[in-house]
Amino acid sequence: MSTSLFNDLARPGIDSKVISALFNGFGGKANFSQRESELLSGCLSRHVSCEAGHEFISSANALEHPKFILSGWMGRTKHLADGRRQIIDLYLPGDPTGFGLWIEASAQACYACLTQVRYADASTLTRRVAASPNLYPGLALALQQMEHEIQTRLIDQIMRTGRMLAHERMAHLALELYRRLDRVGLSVGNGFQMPLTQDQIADVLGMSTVHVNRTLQQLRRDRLLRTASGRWEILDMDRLAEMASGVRDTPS
Amino acid sequence: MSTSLFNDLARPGIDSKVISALFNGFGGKANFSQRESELLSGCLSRHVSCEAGHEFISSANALEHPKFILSGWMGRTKHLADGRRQIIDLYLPGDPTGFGLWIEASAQACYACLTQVRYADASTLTRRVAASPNLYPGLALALQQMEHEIQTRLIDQIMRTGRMLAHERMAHLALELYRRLDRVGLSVGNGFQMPLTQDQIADVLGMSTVHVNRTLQQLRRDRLLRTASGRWEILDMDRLAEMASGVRDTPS
DNA sequence: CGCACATTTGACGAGAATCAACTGCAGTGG
DNA sequence: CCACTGCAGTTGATTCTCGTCAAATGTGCG
Repeated sequence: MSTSLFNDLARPGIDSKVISALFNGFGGKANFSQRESELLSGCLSRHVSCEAGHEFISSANALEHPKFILSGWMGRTKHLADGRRQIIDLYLPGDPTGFGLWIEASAQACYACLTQVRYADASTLTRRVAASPNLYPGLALALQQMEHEIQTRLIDQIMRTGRMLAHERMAHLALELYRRLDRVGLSVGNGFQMPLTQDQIADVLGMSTVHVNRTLQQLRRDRLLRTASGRWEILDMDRLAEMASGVRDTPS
Repeated sequence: MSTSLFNDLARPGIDSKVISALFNGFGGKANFSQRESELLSGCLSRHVSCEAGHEFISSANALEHPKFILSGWMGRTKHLADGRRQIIDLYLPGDPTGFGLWIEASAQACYACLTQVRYADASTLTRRVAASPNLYPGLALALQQMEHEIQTRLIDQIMRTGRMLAHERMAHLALELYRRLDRVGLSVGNGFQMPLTQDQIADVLGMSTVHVNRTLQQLRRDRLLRTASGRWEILDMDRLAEMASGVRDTPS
């Protein structure tokens, strides 16, 4: 990793952590050469802002516009005919988004800004790496690892919505978010900033807003989670993990 | 496509359709060169049988053994601590399986034979294509398209388990299976052979066996589906598609 | 036949959705 | 300053979908 490169890019505060994480292989195990760091650096040098609620519609057969998220949260969403919404997958600061090269003709999903978002466009990076992967082996590897991680997250999401109870889903999600944010240095003690509304959480977990609220209350009563002023704090990592693994407790 | 090559491989009956479909790009849009057809042909020349119930456990960090399914159905499964099971994704004849190159250290999922299965090992094909994608552009493309199709299926699965009602899930699954089997020539009229037990369907859709049974009865009563002797027949494609899209009908 | 297995049925209860109202809070403007 | 607005969160009452348990029926097979 070439420290000098991202020092120019890092802004005071949270950004530097995110940018540093990106230079270290998007949370994977890849190492980048000088050439690769330069390509990445050029890509990250221009930031774009986007307000909460904005949606990037994926047109049929179009090449997606891949991005690196620098701050804020995004989500891939899909709707049913009567308006029910499901958030397929969440994208946090430091995550690459929209890197899937082939978009199916069928109505897929769209990317929505769940909060205000700042991102860097990665179209040229994608194109260069795809054109000559031999020149950018580290980036090519990191992108592949990233694709695999997304698949892992989708599988977890299927477990949550398919077979887990409400409080198990919530515990599982809390742990996933904590681990992902911790990896890019955005955890605060045993907690993290949680910008999502209960409505949005409901759309992630496939349940109603009211039930999200009641489930959170239960986790608070059981002293597993503290949720206050846009911040979640995990009070008992072990018991939360046990809950998320699907052990059916004897009711308290 | 070089017809002469797979004629040697095709066995009487259903197999020839599946093998022909594989030579035509795994249901994607890729075209294979002579060299690629030969590699594929070599890969498909040896068939392995595997009884129902057998599971391929994916060991941590191990390279999966990719396969082409020639007959029978497989599924990727994941379990919770107390035994609840979710079938993440189904693999039908003509589908490539286990092609994900990097398996995470964390307990992922395992591949289970849901029926008796015959398959062809694709390890060498995978290795060669990964080593020199320039020699096998068509295969490389087909594999990438295949990865993308799997992601699309996972997204559909999240929609089903996350936001759809029981009868909508069933309708949606029936249509997916019909389309996939039809693509490889395994549809029979408006129907197809359905080897899964109601238990297995329940684990796919994230519901209980009893409820699967009752939901199927409802679809039969509504003259949308006929299910008899291991065969499903779609009686009204349009209404089933409408149901699967999430339109809430006025109750009959 | 008898066995194993899949499907079907009924009764009951648990988990979650729905609807509607109410609270709390920050911002806004009179 | 305070009323007014908008939005997220909270609560209660009710309904509904679906799971659980247990038993019965059906089906293929050695």
